[in-house]
Amino acid sequence: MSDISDPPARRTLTLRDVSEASGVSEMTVSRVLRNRGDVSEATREKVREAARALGYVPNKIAGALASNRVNLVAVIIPSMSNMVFPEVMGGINAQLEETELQPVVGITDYLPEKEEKVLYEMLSWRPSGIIIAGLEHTDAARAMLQNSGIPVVEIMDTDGTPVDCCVGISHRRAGREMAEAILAAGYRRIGFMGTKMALDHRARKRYEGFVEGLAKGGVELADWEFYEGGSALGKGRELTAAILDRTPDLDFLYFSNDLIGAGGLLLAQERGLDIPGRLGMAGFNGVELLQGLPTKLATIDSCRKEIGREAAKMVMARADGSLPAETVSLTPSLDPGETMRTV
Amino acid sequence: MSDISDPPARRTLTLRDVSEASGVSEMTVSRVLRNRGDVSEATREKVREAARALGYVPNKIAGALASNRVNLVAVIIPSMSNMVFPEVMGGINAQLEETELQPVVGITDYLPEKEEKVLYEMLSWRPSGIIIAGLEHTDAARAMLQNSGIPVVEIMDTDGTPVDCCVGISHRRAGREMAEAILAAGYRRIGFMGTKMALDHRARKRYEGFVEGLAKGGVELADWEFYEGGSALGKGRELTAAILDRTPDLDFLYFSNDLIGAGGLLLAQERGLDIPGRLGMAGFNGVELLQGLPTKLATIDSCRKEIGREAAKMVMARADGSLPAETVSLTPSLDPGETMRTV
DNA sequence: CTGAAAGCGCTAACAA
DNA sequence: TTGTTAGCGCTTTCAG
Repeated sequence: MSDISDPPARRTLTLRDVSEASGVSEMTVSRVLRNRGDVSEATREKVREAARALGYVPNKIAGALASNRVNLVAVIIPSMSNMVFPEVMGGINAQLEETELQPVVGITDYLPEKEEKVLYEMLSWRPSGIIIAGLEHTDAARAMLQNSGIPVVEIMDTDGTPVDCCVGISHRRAGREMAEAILAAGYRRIGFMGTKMALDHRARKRYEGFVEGLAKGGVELADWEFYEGGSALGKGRELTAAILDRTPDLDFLYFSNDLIGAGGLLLAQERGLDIPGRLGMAGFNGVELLQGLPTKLATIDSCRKEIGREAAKMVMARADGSLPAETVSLTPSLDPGETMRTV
Repeated sequence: MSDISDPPARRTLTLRDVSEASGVSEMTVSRVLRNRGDVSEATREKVREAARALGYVPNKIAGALASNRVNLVAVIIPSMSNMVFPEVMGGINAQLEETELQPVVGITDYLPEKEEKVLYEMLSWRPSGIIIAGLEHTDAARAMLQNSGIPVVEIMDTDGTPVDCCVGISHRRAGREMAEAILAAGYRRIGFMGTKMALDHRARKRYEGFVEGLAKGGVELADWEFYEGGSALGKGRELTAAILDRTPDLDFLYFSNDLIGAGGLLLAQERGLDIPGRLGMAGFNGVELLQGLPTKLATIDSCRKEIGREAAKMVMARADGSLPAETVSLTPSLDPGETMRTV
């Protein structure tokens, strides 16, 4: 049985509570708490004191509904365990740091249907902008992006047609350039290792660009090996062991990313192969993590942090109308490391 | 001048638009779109068709305000570039996958004031629960957590007093166990390498537990080396070179994490040291990434994924009142790898 | 099974 | 400088 001295059921506090506690109108309390409009220092102090004493936390849901403003930027990426995307996030965060805007992340696991779902979910919170990885989306997703009426920035990839703005690198070109560099260094029996990439469009484009680059030099892939599941050093070892056993005369191995590349490199060194003389190797991404391995793997930088920063800038610029739709294609540099003969 | 045929200024669509397009009341449209209550299949179809045709995306802001329900779980972690936290996120995601709940991440960069700010920001969206790393928070942050009226789960660490629920491992004990194992294996001249950890409480606790474990065996740290900045292979090399040059008779190196440990291991091997005979080494975390290095580093697993999963479960259970406040301390296992003598 | 009315907590716009 | 009045777009509640 309820006693008269029972504490009232705990509600979360509202502006009204602060208003009553401070003897100031709700509107003015709202002004103080948002630093909007002119309020005398005296009332400011009263209000702040009351809010602090009560432990009032404003309700952004109500605020957003009333003001039609949401200081959230939706960021939709395939994965968080990929080393690449956390760094992109780092760039976005850094750029948004001094802003009102806050990133909110959604993960797609490289699945188009999941991307569509996550996008729908995010849009239903009416964010101020969207940063989304890749240029390939379902028709429904494209339609949502187009109709959202908010800035959309597609990132990572520039090989395709963006909905609105876009910043990234050309993976096709990165593949091609690596092929050209390899041929220029005199390698001819070339093997490729990468993911089964039906849904990883950027990996696919690098692969296509690579094959195309070789073809222009009159060379065909001598062997290849695809894998599924997390990219890691161990995978690289396995794949490399397999491909070298099958095709021992390969003189170059191109890996779809630095991590499996590093695994392959370690294996090749254990086998005592002369690198880069007898066998050259290269990866992709330019991940810093691996600085510190005995030998530095050749790679092409994927400009992750810069992409993040630039994307955040574009969202902001586009939001205040100071930017037309545009595509920014960054130019990654090839670092031959110590695993490619120099020309 | 505005022509009569100008398209109307684009508003985002509302329930009312769908209602008008389908000739069904707003209320019924709402029911259909949320699968609530009984609605005849005929009207269902009409409504869904209209919504799809218009490209209607519900406004969760309004929905949340009206229903006082937000299917968001705030996740507050120190960093995304640490390998550890993406894996925790993976666990949380996996567990929340089949639920209505969606995680929203906030990053603190290990800064207490930033944690406070991020928490405030998150709470203002009235999430259904909070998962937050660590047990150390500012007084204000603790107060907010306590007064939030929603499930709070503190994760990673169990050495301390949680606000509500808690799941993690005892880092102090992990440090102590490693010390005991090292002493049991007969090592005596022991060096430590880790971060300058004023704000990384878990690293500090491991260190303290380690020193304490040695002390119980009558051994003191022979040398130590602290660093700042990202943990990476390169850092591990540098530190290890420095400490070995300064104190060449060390017979064991304990690293604050696997990554710098791996760097140290590579360096020690290059120097031709006999491992684990002449020199033993160990890290912490049990990161999979490194499987594939020539030698497997001794480590203690930090149970990241399981922590994430368990935390998500606890939030849900706590939300429907089916769980009292509790602390779950997982028991990580020590893997001696190939860098510790076996007893 | 369907609809009408009232309000969620806040802020825009105006009035004093 | 401060207060008042209407909603924001949805869901709850209650009445058909």
